[in-house]
Amino acid sequence: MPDHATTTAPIEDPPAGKRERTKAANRQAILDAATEVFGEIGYGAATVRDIVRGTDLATGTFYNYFPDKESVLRAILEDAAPDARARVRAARLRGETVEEFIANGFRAYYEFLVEDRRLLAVLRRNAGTIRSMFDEPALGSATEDLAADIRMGIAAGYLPAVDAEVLAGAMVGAGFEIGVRMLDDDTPDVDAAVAFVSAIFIGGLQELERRAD
Amino acid sequence: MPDHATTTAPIEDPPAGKRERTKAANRQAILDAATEVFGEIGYGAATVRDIVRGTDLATGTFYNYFPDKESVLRAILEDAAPDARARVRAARLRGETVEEFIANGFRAYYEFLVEDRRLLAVLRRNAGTIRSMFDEPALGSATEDLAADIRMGIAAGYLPAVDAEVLAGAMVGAGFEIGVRMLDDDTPDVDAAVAFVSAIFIGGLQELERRAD
DNA sequence: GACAAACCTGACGCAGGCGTCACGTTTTGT
DNA sequence: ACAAAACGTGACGCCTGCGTCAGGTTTGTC
Repeated sequence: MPDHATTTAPIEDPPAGKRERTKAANRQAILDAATEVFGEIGYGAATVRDIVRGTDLATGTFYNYFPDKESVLRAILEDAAPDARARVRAARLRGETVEEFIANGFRAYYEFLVEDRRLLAVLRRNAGTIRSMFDEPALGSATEDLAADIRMGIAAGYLPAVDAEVLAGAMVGAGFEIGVRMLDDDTPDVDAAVAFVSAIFIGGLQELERRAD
Repeated sequence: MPDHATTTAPIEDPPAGKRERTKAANRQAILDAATEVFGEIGYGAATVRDIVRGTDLATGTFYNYFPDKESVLRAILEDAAPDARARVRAARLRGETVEEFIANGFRAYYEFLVEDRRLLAVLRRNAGTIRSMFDEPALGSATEDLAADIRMGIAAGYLPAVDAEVLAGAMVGAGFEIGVRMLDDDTPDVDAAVAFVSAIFIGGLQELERRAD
């Protein structure tokens, strides 16, 4: 036990009291187990006990962190959403043409999904539940953000005057399905997926514009 | 009680014995109640008792018709699928151009959804569960049928040589989201929805073709 | 009209989830 | 080193769902 100096600063990895670290670890353990369970058997069929069994905690401890399983799902999504939203939104706005706007957005979206497949499993399995729970589509309000950006594009004259909600829905719907298929491969090709879905919507928008005349 | 003839044929609506009629009615009552419950609270959270409570039958009777709730969901989908598949498939093959192929398919799809909104609610709420349960996407194998038709189109030279699975996934994904939004309106405009989604994919395919060079 | 088969019924035993709480243990501040 | 606060633990009472089955009721048959 080398006590080589009386420096008051301990040499621990996380610079915090043990209490705080344990709390963070327990919370994360619950979220991890819940992510697994929700992705595997679905939110509706999952029980608080199923989640607890995926940790080494006791039943009672769960309730020190969350009041019920719904708040766990909320926490999972709220933990992930800000980062995902920011990344996708920033990528879109970085585009200077319609092509870039679309391709950048999908690329950021797919890169995010590749990084967190367990979250994708939750979204894939529970999209309907999440939609009805939050009264909005999965993953925060990805669709609403996209709709807002589309409205901006229309106002600026870059995009034809389509129904932004519907176009956003179509893009998220198609994008998600393509993303799922991409990730079913063991070597996901983000570039190919981006190219494909971008071509669809770039061509689709041109066609809509043509027909608007 | 006019007994105006001794014709052996009874003048009943369904030409069958009472036993058979009751059986059919009970089965249908269970399927109706289950459709309601699955659409409302989701398959995972639903219990056999929730379903039974939606009928005027006793618990035990349920088990005379179905062994468990999974088989009820299967029955709901299997009751609807053949009709839906046939209609969509027939509509598509009736098309003589790519435009018609796409538009006809979506129109048949949307008309079907308009006719049975309760089924749409089930699909919308439980798409993820259904996918993982049948190991295929919702509603029979709508996506696989579409993929097969796309492959035919590619072989015949009408369509560019894209990945049929991925294109089918995108069409179903986008089409479903657009359909959901259309049906959220109280006066669903099938024509508008068909025009929109058709324009997207017709333009998208042209763009894919262009890029294939 | 009467018997048998088919069917419906709901109470039953079992299993498991829910949220709580009294107790023991660990951490913190002094 | 000690006391107090904070937290972890798991058994407990309650409730609800599961699938069954013995008994009652309805339907078909002769």
